[in-house]
Amino acid sequence: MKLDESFYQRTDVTLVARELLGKVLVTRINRRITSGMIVETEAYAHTEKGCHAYLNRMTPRNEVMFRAGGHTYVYLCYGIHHLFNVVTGDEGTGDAVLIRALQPIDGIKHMIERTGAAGPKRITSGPGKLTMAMGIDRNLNGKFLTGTQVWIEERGLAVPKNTINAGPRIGIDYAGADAALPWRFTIRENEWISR
DNA sequence: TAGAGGATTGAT
DNA sequence: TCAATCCTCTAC
Repeated sequence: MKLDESFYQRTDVTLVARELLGKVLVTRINRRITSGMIVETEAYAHTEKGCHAYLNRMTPRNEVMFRAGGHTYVYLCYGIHHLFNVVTGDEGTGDAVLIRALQPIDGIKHMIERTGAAGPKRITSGPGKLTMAMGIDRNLNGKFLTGTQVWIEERGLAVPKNTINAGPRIGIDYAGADAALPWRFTIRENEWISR
């Protein structure tokens, strides 16, 4: 069953990031369904330097971060990789959760075809890789997660609290002290998380 | 309008 | 450790 807007529109972005673990991200693109369980996330709040919306800075790129929770925020990183985020909080907030890794479930055949990988192993174990496998690009930027192209489901996959690890986020050294915030969440010992 | 740099990845 | 690769933002 699809998560509705009330799940995303809570004020604590780190809580949403934690609770997204074990949920299932689904895309339906050109009639092809692919899905995977979320096993790694990172929280980004407008109050800290790692976030594109720090100091409420709004640009054409991050404009959708300020929309109501439940929108998607997809952007191109390093000119090569699309990164997929879920906007959280009320309209005007500027918080989001980066989806960093999935455990493939449905449409693995399509994922292999899209990525040119030899097999499913580590095919979605990183933020740039999972978007390629799921067929996500900037055409999906600004979509709402209750729509028909991309959404997140609750499938009753249990993730006990004591199996969740929290640590510093990846690749944001420029954020100074905020880079040390333990806002990266992973399912412990899951083989599908990023390096 | 030019220049610098990035929420990554895979090969060396 | 380093290059690929191009869009975005800032400064002039």
